[in-house]
Amino acid sequence: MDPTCCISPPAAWAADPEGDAQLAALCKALAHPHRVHILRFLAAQQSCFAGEIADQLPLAASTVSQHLTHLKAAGLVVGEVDGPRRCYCIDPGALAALKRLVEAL
Amino acid sequence: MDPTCCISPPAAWAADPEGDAQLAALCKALAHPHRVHILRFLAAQQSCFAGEIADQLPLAASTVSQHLTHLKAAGLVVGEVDGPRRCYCIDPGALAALKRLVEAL
DNA sequence: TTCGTTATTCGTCGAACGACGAAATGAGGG
DNA sequence: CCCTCATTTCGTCGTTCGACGAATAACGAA
Repeated sequence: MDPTCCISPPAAWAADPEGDAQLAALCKALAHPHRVHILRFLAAQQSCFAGEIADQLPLAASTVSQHLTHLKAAGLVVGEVDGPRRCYCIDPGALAALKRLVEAL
Repeated sequence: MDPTCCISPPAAWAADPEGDAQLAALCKALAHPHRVHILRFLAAQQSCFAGEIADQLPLAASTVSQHLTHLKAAGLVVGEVDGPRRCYCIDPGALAALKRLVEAL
């Protein structure tokens, strides 16, 4: 009996290593619950001092800073200096790119 | 000057550790370019013997098997035995859950 | 200038990842 | 029954992750 999943003919298929890497990089940035928490917190609160983010999580401030570094490296969040504080917010373009890539799966 | 991203008042916000973990687990499964490649290949070709997948990638068969194990653990892919081979395919429900969670960001 | 507040960077640790080859498993065919 | 093919499991190696505390900037106020 044919396995139910093995029905279709071999479709023409183009590999896209670049797109794979792009989506993988974005997903990697969200591959940790604390970073998902941070992103969703930033989505709810446009205001976003690093300290407020750290208060949301049972983590040392340095650890939160590292998570923010990952999210920044992926382009999902951007930070700007505001006096002695750093203010973080979501980069809507990167988030839209993520949504587009996931939707295209 | 106020940073452009720090405008809104503190909105009421409910943390969702469970949702965070769920999305993080799905993203972790896609946090590697080879696994994204595999998922997109499976999306194009419903038919999906492990050997065909391995042929797509410059990796040892054992390494591909491990990646498939990750994808299976996340629920994104299911496999069934077909004689001496294994036939893999996407779990549409898990993929839809991923899309829903990402869209909700 | 000096001090207090705020965040990041550095150094370290154990755990997990990603890769490989070798060995084990399992279903069919002679 | 044994043999072969397809795949997984095991053991190993080096790298990266996630966490912490301590040390280091950067800025505003006194």
